[in-house]
Amino acid sequence: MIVGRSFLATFTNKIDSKGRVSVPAKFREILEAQGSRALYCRASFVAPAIAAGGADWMATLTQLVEGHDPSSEMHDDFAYTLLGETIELTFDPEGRVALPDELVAHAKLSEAASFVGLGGYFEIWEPRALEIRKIQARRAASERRGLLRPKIGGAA
Amino acid sequence: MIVGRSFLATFTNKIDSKGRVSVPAKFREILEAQGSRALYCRASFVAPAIAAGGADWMATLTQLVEGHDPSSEMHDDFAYTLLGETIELTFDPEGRVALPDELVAHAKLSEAASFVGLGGYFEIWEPRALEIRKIQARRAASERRGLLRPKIGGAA
DNA sequence: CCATGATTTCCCATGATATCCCAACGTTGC
DNA sequence: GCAACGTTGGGATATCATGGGAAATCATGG
Repeated sequence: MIVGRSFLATFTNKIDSKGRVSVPAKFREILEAQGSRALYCRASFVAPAIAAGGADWMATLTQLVEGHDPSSEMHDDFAYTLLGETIELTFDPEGRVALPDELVAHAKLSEAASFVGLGGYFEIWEPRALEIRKIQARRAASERRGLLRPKIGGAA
Repeated sequence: MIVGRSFLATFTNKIDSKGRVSVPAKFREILEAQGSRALYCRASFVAPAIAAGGADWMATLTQLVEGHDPSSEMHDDFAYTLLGETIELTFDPEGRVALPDELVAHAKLSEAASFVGLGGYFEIWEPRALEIRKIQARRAASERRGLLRPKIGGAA
């Protein structure tokens, strides 16, 4: 369950020649509210995107690891994946972060990056790839609009 | 639950002709925050790797030993293994340590070493061996993606 | 107790990288 | 139009990883 404010909407910013991007101010606000001076990032398992979040999100990752018996195989698998492959990025005074090459490659980023809020975390996409993904998601969601109607006002 | 900052991400550094490696600055920061001027190391039980940590990690090892009745066999077994086979390495002014031959042999290190953060401690691997282990870990974690999906971004 | 060789520790130099700082510009709202 | 804010750009600065020589330390045998 998401407690504080959640990451919403999509923002697109440029990536400069040094590999820096401004994290949207709206997102930075939420991160600061979590008391995290840093941004935690990892390659998405399923999408050509970077999953990112603040201290709260990192805490859930940590809990997933610690929720298993330390001597179990599953604990180690989660640890190598969720801890060993998640990096901590720090902000410059202007609110930018420098994305490491591996993550840039995974998300196929070049000139710009789109930040899409997904509640407790957000993702960083190549803008065009995100557009395509959104169109697909919209269509799929609309086919299931019956699931939304009873709960969401004016749905579908 | 981990209290202070935890070891995250993976860094790969060279081993020079004198057997020295730079411990990643991010990791050294955490060690210093623990007030440990030294690095504690031991051969991993399950992997061809070196397990390492700071004062906090060493404290947990010590507690494992002291948690048993001093007259019990278990106490001695733990003591010989956890205390008797853990060594204390000191940093040179540039933040490097010299890995002893036994540990180098155990982890089959040669030109470079990868430091993978695992929360309260980290491991030192032969870079290629770690890559293989990570791929396996990712696959295993992904098969249990049901555990991840609701919480992590782009999970599984 | 000293001499010796081997090892370790320190110190400095060097690129490469990352970080900071300052400035400019477009938007938005007053 | 002006002020505040967020984004963008680029030069200056600091930090980090790395390599190698010099000095100090240690273990050993005489």
